[in-house]
Amino acid sequence: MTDGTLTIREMCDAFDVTPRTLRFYEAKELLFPIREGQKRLFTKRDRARLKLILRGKRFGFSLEEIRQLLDLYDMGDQQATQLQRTYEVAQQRLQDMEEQRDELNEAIDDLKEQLKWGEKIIVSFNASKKAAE
Amino acid sequence: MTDGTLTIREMCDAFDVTPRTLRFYEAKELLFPIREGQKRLFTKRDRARLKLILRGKRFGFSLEEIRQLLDLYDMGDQQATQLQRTYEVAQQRLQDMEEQRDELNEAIDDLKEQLKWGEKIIVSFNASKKAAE
DNA sequence: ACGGTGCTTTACGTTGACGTAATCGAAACG
DNA sequence: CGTTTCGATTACGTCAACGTAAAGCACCGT
Repeated sequence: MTDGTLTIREMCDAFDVTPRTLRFYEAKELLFPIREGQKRLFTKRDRARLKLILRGKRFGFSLEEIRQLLDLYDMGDQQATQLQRTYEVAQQRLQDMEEQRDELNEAIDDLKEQLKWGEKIIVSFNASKKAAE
Repeated sequence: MTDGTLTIREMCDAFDVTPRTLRFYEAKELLFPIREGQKRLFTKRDRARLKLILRGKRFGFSLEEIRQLLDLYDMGDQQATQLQRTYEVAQQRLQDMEEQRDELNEAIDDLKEQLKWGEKIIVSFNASKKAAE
């Protein structure tokens, strides 16, 4: 209890995820909870990793990408080359996201254009409908 | 040939989709090619619909949503109420897209922030590496 | 002793939009 | 007349990220 480890439920409550998700992440080698008998105990390290995982998801990384990033992260200061690559991967991802955002913006503008048209049609239609009454 | 219909391959070339996709869309009742014997012949109407389908996809509509929109579109000027609903659906979608864009922007800013950090680490790391040589 | 609760594992189900054979029919070419 | 070449149908496979049973320990209080 006082050893700083959390049960699966405590983790779920703390991070607002389901037990299934945590087991899934363990199966995918994103988390490595220790075992006390049958039960999983999530260490401080697991919490740090989960935090990064959830942040990664918000960034739109896939779990596989996240795993790779975490692995590099773990190798840590061992080799700067790796860190450099991590940086490059993240920057690539940033570029992708910005492209995606730009496309989305185009689509939004496009759709807005369509809506202006639709509006005209509705207005004129309602007008002719009123006239017919 | 001169009747304005296209074979499946001509359609594929014209719109850059696979035969599978066109058959899939037919199965999902998005397209209604006529049959000459066994073969599908895509009419002008099918081309117009496919164009709208692909545009809809760019907007991020699901095929199901697109189908409903096309159906309403087909009912056409029959009832303005429907048109109104189409309009509302599209507007809802627009709102969703803008929210999505905003989230994406947040994530981008966030990631940029992280990258600034990462940069610092790399720089200082390379510095200490250089110093060690 | 027993029901309830929490945890475990194993494994199949889900969703969307197709991809990928496998097998078959018909038409066109040489 | 044989053989590539399209096209058709049917149906199983794929990918991501879990959801959802099903079935079984282990402990807890009563």
